[in-house]
Amino acid sequence: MRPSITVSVRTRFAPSPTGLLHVGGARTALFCWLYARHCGGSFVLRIEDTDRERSTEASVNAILEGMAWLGLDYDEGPFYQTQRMALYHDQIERLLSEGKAYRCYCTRERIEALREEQRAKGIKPRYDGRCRKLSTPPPGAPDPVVRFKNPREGEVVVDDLIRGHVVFANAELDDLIIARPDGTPTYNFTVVVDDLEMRITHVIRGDDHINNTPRQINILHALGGARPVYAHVPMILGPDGQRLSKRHGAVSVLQFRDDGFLPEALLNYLVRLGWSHGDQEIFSVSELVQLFDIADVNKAASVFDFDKLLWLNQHYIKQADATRVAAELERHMAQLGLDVGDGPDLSEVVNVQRERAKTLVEMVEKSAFAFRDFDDYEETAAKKHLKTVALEPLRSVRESLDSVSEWTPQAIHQAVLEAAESTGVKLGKLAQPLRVAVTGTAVSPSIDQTLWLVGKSRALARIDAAVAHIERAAASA
RNA sequence: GUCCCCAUCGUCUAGCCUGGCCUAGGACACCACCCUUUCAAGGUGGCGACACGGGUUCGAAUCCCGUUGGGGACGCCA
Repeated sequence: MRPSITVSVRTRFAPSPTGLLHVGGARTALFCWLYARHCGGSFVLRIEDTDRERSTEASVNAILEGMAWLGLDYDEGPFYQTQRMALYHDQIERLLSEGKAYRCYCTRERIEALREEQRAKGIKPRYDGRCRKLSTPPPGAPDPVVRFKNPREGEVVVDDLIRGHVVFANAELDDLIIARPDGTPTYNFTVVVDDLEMRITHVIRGDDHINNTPRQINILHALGGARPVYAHVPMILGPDGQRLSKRHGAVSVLQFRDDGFLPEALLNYLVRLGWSHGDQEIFSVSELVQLFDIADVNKAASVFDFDKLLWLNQHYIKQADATRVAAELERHMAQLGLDVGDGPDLSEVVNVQRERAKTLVEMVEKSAFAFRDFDDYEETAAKKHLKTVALEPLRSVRESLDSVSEWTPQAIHQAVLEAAESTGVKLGKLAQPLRVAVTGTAVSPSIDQTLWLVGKSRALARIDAAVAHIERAAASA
């Protein structure tokens, strides 16, 4: 008996470094990564930077940083296509010498005019193959491009893991350019050479590439390679049903980080866009690795729902380890100009605020009162709560708070309760003025926790200030 | 225009392959109520969809055809 050879799965993510890592690309990368991990295979990262005009190092870094933040680690790469030029040249020469590709001397002007004409006639713009049978270059011709000799008849059948059975007529295709006049190869060619050379078994990529697939398969055959399995992932759209772009707001993965999202929340959100496992909404990464299968991905495009992402983010903020969230919080503290050393321990802030914030940025904003004094009371809050009736309760609570020796939420709670009792007001009548006094606003965590975060000396000083504020207002009235 | 693809609540989706268990389930959002020292969080309930039209069938969200709508591709970009 022959031992069965198990070919291990190899997937790749192949972004072009012409911009940021946006959520669409990130989801594609996630699917590639998950599938490789699920199958115990390898995940390869390849940077498609053959367009030197538009590729930038900054984009490469943004992609790498984005993937690192999401935890999408790769087993091989990053490989840069610009460093593999010799490989492409060899293959182009080979196709040329085997008569599977040819030099084309048509000018851009002619091609453009041709396209124009075809469009006017209502047919698909395609190269007409004029140089296909040329044996010698026409006199005075410009440097030629190299075109692939695409089959004119027959069809290409793709059994896509997501789309199913898709058929393309070769007659719909044309002889695409695989090398520019300067010899540099183009996308459709480098992809095929690389996927072949890197022994990629599963090409998982965006839906916008489905029409490139038959061309690539034809090139692949010409090169004598074996086909990988294809899976075309549907697009992510904006709320208006149009392809997601900057004008829809945050689309860059790193922007989400800066806006206070946890990577696990983005990951969880992204994976549920087009994929599901029954009614389950919350998935840990290890669960995903176990459950994910590319064949379970939907065919239809989906709309990015920011609200659901917010919900997931809060879910993860609520259940994450406080010290870990605290560490993440630091960067946002700095961003808002708050001094971490000038207030309570950040993990205490997390514990108090995690049910009140959908993002880390929001959490920091809502906790600013614990790190620095505010300039003014919020007008409506002061008008409503800092009135003469509050004077007595505030003085009373100041006194009982002053006598608290151990500044804990429990002790503070007791002190506030006592003050309310001794002045004969309901807790609400005391808590709200106190809240405004201490935070400047009518909204904050429970009053004992709020006071606790503020700290004793600051709290007392702020109550004094509020009392003075009320007295001043009464005197001028 | 040509080719390719898609179509279940506002949104993400389950169900579709292998018709009956679907008077279509879950989640986000929204609304109401409960809890409550504010805001949240939590709890309970509500609103809300098989794009349309034809078939096939005893029976269709599920299979077939068409229509409509949407997306993608048609680069010396990737």
